[in-house]
Amino acid sequence: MTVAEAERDESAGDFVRSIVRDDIAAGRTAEVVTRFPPEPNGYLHIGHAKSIVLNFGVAEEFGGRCHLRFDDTNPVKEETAFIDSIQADVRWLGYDWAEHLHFASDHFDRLYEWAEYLVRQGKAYVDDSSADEIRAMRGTLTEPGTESPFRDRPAAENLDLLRRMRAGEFKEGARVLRARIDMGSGNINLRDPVLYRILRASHPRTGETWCIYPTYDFAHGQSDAIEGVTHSLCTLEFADHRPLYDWLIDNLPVPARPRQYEFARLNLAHTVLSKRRLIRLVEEGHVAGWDDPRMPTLAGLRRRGVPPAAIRDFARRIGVARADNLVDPALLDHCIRDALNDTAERRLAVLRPLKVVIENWPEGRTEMLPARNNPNDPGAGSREIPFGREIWVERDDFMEDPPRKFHRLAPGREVRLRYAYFVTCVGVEKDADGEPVLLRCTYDPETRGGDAPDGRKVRGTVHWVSAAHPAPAEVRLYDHLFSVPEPGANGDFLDDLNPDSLVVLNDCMLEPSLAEPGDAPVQFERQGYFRPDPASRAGRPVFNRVVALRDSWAKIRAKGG
RNA sequence: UGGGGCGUAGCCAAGCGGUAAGGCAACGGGUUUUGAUCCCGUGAUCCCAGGUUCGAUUCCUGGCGCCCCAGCCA
Repeated sequence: MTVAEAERDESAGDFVRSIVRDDIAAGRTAEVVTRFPPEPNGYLHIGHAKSIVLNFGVAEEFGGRCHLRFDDTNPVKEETAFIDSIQADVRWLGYDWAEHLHFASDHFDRLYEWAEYLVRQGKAYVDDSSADEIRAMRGTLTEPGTESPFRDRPAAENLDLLRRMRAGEFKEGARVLRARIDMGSGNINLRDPVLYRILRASHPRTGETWCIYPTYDFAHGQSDAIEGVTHSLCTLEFADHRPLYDWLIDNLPVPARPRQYEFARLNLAHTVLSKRRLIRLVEEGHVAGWDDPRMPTLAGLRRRGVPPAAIRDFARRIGVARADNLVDPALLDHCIRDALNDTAERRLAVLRPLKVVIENWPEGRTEMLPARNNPNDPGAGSREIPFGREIWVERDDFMEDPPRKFHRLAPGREVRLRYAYFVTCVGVEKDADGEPVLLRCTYDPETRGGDAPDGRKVRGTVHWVSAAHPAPAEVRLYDHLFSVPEPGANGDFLDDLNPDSLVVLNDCMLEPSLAEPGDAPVQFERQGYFRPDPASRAGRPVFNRVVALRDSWAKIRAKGG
């Protein structure tokens, strides 16, 4: 964590932190212990990042610890591959759980003992009803449920049945263990919730050891208690489960008294974060995979080139509260630019090339011109880039008949070529469609490096690449995956896919230093931050646009300026 | 005539009875060999209506609106 990040944390004052602070002040908590509890059945996304940053952040700020605990209670959905990818993602985000890697399945023995305990106390019973029958007896949101005919089974019979469930005597779905709470409760979670079910599935960690598995409700709070978690932070949809969480803690001989607190999950405009929808995007081929740079997954963000520090910063800036929210992705973009502005080296790259011939430049002559790697950071040093008679400039930097506020190339206008010379456009050649294909310019030899000795100013500076030193590349430009803020608000979310979320440019020209790029994101001056994609091949780099630079000219143009 | 949660500027979000922080966005302006960065400036009476109080975004009452819950998912 950087100093700036630490300072921000120092002043952070969300409701979770104020609860923790109060608990410490009142002596209720000696050491703060939190946990990030993913189910290993999918990839982590930026919504999980909010939870990770919160849990690890709170622990760090208060000198406690944060566990990584997998809630692996449903072997039919969970896979080892996700256990690995999730750990990699959390590490990449910048967090370390030290020796506290836990699994709910580590606690299966103890959980089972506690199930028997509840049975002996008359607080749980084995129900022979089918799933359909249980559903029917649960009642509705407005009507109370009805008690199961098996609800008053003697404890001894329940115990025998539970043991036989565990021993594998019954087929899947034949019986369940239920808590004996209150079928008339307005809170459906208290209408005798299922604690254990029979699942004939091989578990990624325990293999064939078990054929009964605890539900989330029975596993989560008890795992918290076993691990000494003090503050169990989860999202709002679990608020209804808190009475059950507390009931179990109250009725079991657990070694500690964890407390659950809920906060609002992150919603990001112009994207989707639900597991179900993300799966559809991947499986139906709307994106190239879980790590498609347009995906809000950590894998996707990583591949796009988003620095983990930017995600941490974003997670802190959105805050933690209990109100539903829909965060503007412009905030994430800002955090990314903010992180990259300080660190990314600058380079010149032409995305949509337009050839320029400098008519008064001698044929065959090449000059090496110094260029700063980061004008905002003198320590970043400089490099030399070749300049010659033929160069490429950006197609958008030329207009034959420009509006007054256009500060770039146009017939008769003089501009500065970044780090090179002033040039004046003296002619245009166009193709049959009237599209410019070549600009004829003259340069002023007195302006080497970009300053005129006579003090004259030019309004615009444009980037360029020497045509005699080509480093061709493919560049992929990304935009929001969905064209509307709330995909699916009016029908199928797939109807809202943005058809222009990916634009592939095949004829880009990079300055020679980019022919074999490193791994770090760089800024293509005046355009944005870009990072090499794993699809790069020798002699043919592929760059992903991480985020575009702010573009006030685009705004002026959009307003008809 | 179920239970739970939430409503402060376009978007997040502080505020905990004393007269509305901050960030993003937007819009002005300055600096600038990136129309970038950086720097300055501009916006709310707090869902509504009553009430308590010298004073309410903060307390009370009543409305209105939005979200979550009827998996042997998490």
